[in-house]
Amino acid sequence: MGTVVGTVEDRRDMFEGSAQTRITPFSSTNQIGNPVVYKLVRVSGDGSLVPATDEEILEVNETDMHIASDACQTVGYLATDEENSEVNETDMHIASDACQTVGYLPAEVIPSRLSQLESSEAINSGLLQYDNVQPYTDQYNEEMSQKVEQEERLGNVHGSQMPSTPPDANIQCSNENNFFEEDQVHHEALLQEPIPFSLNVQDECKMNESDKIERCSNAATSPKETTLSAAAKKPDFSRVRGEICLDNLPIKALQETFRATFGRETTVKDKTWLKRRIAMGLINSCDVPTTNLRVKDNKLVGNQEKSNDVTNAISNDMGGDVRATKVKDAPSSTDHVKGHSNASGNILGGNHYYVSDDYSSEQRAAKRVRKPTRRYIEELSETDEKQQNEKSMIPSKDQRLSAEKSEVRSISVSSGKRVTVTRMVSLAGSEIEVPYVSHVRRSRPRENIMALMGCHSSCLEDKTSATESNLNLSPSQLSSDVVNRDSVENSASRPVQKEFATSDDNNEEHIVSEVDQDMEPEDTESSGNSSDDNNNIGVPIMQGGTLRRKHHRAWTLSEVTKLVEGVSKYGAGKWSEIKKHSFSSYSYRTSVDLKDKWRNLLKSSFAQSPSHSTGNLKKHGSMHIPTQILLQVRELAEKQSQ
DNA sequence: CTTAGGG
DNA sequence: CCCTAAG
Repeated sequence: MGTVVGTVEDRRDMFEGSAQTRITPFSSTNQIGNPVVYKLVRVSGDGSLVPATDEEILEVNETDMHIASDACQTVGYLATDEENSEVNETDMHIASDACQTVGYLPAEVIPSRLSQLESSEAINSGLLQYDNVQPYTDQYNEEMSQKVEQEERLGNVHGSQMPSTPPDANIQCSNENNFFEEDQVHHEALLQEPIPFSLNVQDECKMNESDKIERCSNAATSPKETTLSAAAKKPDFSRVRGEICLDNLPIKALQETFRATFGRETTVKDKTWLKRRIAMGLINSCDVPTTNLRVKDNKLVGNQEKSNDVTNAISNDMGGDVRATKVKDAPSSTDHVKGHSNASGNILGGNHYYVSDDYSSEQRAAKRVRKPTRRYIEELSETDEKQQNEKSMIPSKDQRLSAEKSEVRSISVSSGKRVTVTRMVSLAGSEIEVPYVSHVRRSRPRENIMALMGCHSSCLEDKTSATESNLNLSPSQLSSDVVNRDSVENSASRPVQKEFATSDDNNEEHIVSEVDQDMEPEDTESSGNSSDDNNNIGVPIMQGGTLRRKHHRAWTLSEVTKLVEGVSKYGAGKWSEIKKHSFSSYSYRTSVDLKDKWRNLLKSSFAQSPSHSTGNLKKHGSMHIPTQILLQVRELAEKQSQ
């Protein structure tokens, strides 16, 4: 999990509640260069701050923090005495724009019994943000003012939350990149981003701390830096002040400021937007190193949706302790960590900025968002994976039966990294290392991969499959099956298969010698009574480096017959049923295969019948399906359709 | 995991 | 056949 680092400011005086967990901004001036870091602590009954336990942190990580604030330096949270809340997922909604002050809802406000709904209502009503916070705001503000002044003297103009963070830190903050990439797009939306809550907060702050404001505005004599510092000093009014101060600046100056702040040029000419950006830039700091992740998230909408909800401060799940923490990206990030990182990134990094983006609303509009294809995701991760060594991303779940797929996936990822993936194959007690690829999909790698792998891999692969087939297939079974089949079915299908097999063998011999021997029996037999779905018939073979064929297993007449039979019995669409009953012996035919075959049968049957029942003579290779069967198929089809 | 469809 | 999206 992320490392939680930071110092805790002594603000115990601010809290009068019972045990609480809160996040304190990291404000040590010693650790320059560190982005804002929060430490999770609990305020115990006596007011002392107790470092959060791992357990608590974990809980926090599972918590959804929602920050609706515009320049949210404020962390709102609820705390109750109920440590062991049944609610694992807590949504924290932070609607305050103001102060580094941590808004909180005293335990008293939320009876432990209070339902989530009620809690959220309470929050929505603003209890959380104001009524409770106010009592100590004055005190706090004074404190802050002093602090700010100190900091100012020290020359720490920048970090509001992180006085210790040098300008550079801000500039390098990854959010920023993301922000700007979409500047144009979001521009308008941002302008229209009136966040009710924030506004309220601002007003509130103004009213309550007018004296402070005055101070600030006074301080903000110099256009740029001063303004910034003012904003930085007081998270509370950062935005307000920022706007006020920046208001006087011409667009050009704003742009310059922007550049100075972010180290990036901007063409935006919108004052408001610029001001916001600048303010944000100064206020927000995050170390979400993975740009791609964020992009991904945006695409995935998931986060945005959340953010959106937050913005509207709609539903708040409050239960027991709410804890939040910022997680720094750990190098070895798993999916989990990744997710959390993102979450924190959103929170602290300013993803909430998108909150009211109209841009994303379009995507959200559709109830069912069109999710990016896996391939797309993979591509993304491949592109950016540079930062992460995640390869353990594949859930254990995938690892077993759907091994094919998971393997494929991992391959693609790893291939992007140019990492050679191998796996151990046990062979007669000893283990041999073979390219990971070899077992992909019915012992067949993807076409492109094959191409990349070249002859060598193919050899290995073949070897592997041969090995497996050896282990799995028993000659006796095969032969018996063959006999059975021959008697039952027409001779037509057989020749075709044999043909393929033979040619394959011949070609293969040039490439690999030992494989053939192993395969030989199977080719001859090729009937699928094998317990495994590795059938050599379908084994891809490289011919001059080109993929000649996919694992293809021609449908025999008997199979077709069984299929038709099965359909008539169980009905089309009950492929799994049919497979279970009629194809129990053909392990290589999956329900999908059946479905596909049926589809083809329908196609051919309807295509053919109108004209002639004569020729099932399709162009070549394809099996000649007896007219009778086709008729049967048609009947069934019609029957089914009704 | 199973289906339905597109490729 | 393969690959995916949806249930």
